[in-house]
Amino acid sequence: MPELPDVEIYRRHLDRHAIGRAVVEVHAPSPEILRHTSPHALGRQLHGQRLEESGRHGKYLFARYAPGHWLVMHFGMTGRLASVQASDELPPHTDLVLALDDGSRLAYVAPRKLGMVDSAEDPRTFAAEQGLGPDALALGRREFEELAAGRRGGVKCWLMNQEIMAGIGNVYSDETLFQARLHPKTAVAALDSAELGNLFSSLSRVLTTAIEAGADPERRPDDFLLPHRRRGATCPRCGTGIERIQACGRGAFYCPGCQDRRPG
DNA sequence: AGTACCACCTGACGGC
DNA sequence: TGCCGTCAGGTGGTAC
Repeated sequence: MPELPDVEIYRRHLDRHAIGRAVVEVHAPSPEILRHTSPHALGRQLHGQRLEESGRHGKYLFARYAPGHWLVMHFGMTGRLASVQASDELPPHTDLVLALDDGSRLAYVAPRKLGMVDSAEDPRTFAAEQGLGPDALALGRREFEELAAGRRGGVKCWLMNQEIMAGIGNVYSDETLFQARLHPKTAVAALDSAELGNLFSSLSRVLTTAIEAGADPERRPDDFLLPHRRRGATCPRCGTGIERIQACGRGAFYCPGCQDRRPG
């Protein structure tokens, strides 16, 4: 689930439940998720430090615990963040726990262990080293159009390419293309300025709507593709059956009735 | 440059 | 009910 809107919700969770609190204990039962560090080293670095500020770039979440020192979290396909009271049990598959000075514990939970925890000097440097493009939510229309210049491939692949813009995954690329009424394999180069503007406003609306709904699957508007993003469902706009194709190596859902633009 | 495929790891779901 | 194959919201490496 963790694409940009989900990670933004985790960031707000961090702000509400952990920022301003000091770390009193670190427990890393799954060392394999730690990149460039060990449970011991991470514990030594974080112990006694106050979490001071949160940040997000694309699908990466950051927490500053000292000047020039940020904890970095990526959630892979199934990771999430949870807060539990000292008296409560940790969720299954908890891979990293920060015990805080108010008695709560912040749990990084990644059942498939496809995520990772890292450290960085600051989010901007990390994003640059990682080769990430600008955050998809921070883009302006002009910059969005510039990112499309000279691109050869399909629009779904383009939206999901983290080096071009960061934060969009399989689900929200499908949603954006549904809102913009574009077939997933439409060539980026075939879009004129007005169509790119329409795609940009669809993207912005999809991301902000998802965040306002708490990235909660239960609270998605019914005119979104998301509640209907499965085999056998029908389009909320025109009633045509939703289809699934392979695009950019992923299963892409779309409505053949109203997403009619083709490659070329 | 762009896309497909596999690997990583575990859980959920549909068919039999 | 139980077993088994298939698929899954991410990234990185390889191959074409």
